[in-house]
Amino acid sequence: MDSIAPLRDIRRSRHGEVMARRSRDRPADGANTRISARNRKTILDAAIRVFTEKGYDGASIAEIAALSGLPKANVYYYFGSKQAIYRTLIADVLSEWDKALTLLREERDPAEALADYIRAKLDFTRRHAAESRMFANEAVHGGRFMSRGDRAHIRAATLSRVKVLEAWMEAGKMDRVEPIHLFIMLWASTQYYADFDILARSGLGSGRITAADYDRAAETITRIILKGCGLAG
Amino acid sequence: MDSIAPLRDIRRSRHGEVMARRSRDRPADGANTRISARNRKTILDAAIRVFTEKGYDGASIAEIAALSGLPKANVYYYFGSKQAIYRTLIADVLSEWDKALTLLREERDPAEALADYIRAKLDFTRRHAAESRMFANEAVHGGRFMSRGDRAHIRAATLSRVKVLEAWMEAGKMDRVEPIHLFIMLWASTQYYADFDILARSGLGSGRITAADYDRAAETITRIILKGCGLAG
DNA sequence: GAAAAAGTTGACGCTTCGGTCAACTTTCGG
DNA sequence: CCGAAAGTTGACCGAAGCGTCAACTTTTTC
Repeated sequence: MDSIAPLRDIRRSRHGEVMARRSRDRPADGANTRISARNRKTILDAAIRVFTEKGYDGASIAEIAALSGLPKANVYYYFGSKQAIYRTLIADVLSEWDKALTLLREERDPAEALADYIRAKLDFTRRHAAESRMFANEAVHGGRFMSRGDRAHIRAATLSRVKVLEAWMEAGKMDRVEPIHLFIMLWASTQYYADFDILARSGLGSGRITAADYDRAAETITRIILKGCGLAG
Repeated sequence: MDSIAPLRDIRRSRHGEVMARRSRDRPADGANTRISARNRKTILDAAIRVFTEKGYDGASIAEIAALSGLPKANVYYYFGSKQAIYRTLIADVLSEWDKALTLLREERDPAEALADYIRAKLDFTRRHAAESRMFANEAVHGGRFMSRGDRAHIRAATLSRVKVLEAWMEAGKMDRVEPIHLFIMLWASTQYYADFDILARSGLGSGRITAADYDRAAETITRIILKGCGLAG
């Protein structure tokens, strides 16, 4: 009866944001109802838009709730915290990270494989610009909300593909270049259009980056990379 | 006497942040004292660190004040608002944007000029990683705090250098590629190391990106770009 | 068809935020 | 050395942030 406020093992950041918590009335467990699935999706769809536009710190749960048409408390019923929503989204994007990488297989022709990879990355960037930007934002901030596992995953995926490039070089199929720096060129060049939209637009002069712009980008990048790696013709 | 709170022509965003204001007791005008200069610099130095790490929304004036060893009210004495500090910083970075671009002059040898440009951009990126990331963050968020003039500036600088590339192509000194997409490849590739530090590191495997890593990056990027544009040998 | 589980919601608590202010001390020009 | 300008600072404000909760309704389960 009005004695002492209950102490729990929680850490707080600014805004009193809970960093770690144990759920009390168990949402999000075996909850696989239709309602649950629908509302979760509604919330995540709204969240990705808000996080993309405002970034993690700039986004507010109230805005996400408003955009998804649900009361704020309901959002918290499905996701225990702001971080939980964000992490879910980041994990989703991350799972796409290496999907395109699977196009690079040793038995394939290097020129074809690389051209496909560039094409696939640019396609993903164009069709999922919001996710791409959200991930870019996370990366710019040093991957604050990426788990150790996430990092290990990225690393493993990268290394396995570095091996493919090395095999191609070993076989004399392409010039010897540092594989990781080549990858960085590819990642950077393909993501730029979504992540730094305003900067790209300021050069393209267009109000929006069109599908035709992406086509020209793919063509230019592919040509320079292939020729630059001794894969022309 | 305690009548009505004074109404002024201000607009507020979240957190009651002032979007436009008129200074009351005129700081920051002809204030060119030594004290003023020193404190301004102290604040900006602290601010860039906080903004880089946390982004605009994540940064708080209290933290900037703490880091610069000044009381919060003193920070507001020199800079009327959070935006004022941020904009000052962005303007500084922007003024560096085209400095490197001046290396690309029509009368120079294309291969040499491009190699120098790549080198210069990477050097700036390495030595001013914080600024680079802060600017990247601003760009990812759509350039919320970039003025129309800032945009026009970027655009003009870009277009003038596009013309240089076109002249080189016209003269048959290099392959015909879309100049703007080539620029984007260069910007993206050189900035990646600072902006997406964790991602780059996950591939490089190092705990920190070293000067040697930058050297190898410069070498790889230069080789691929030059050869890819028909500038080899 | 009733008990249990899942979902809904408005009001609330506490913290931090950007920004203000008034009283004070230091610096500086003449 | 004096008066004005510049600089300093603790206390404070209202707004907004994240997260909580208890009471309620709906859906599912058996």
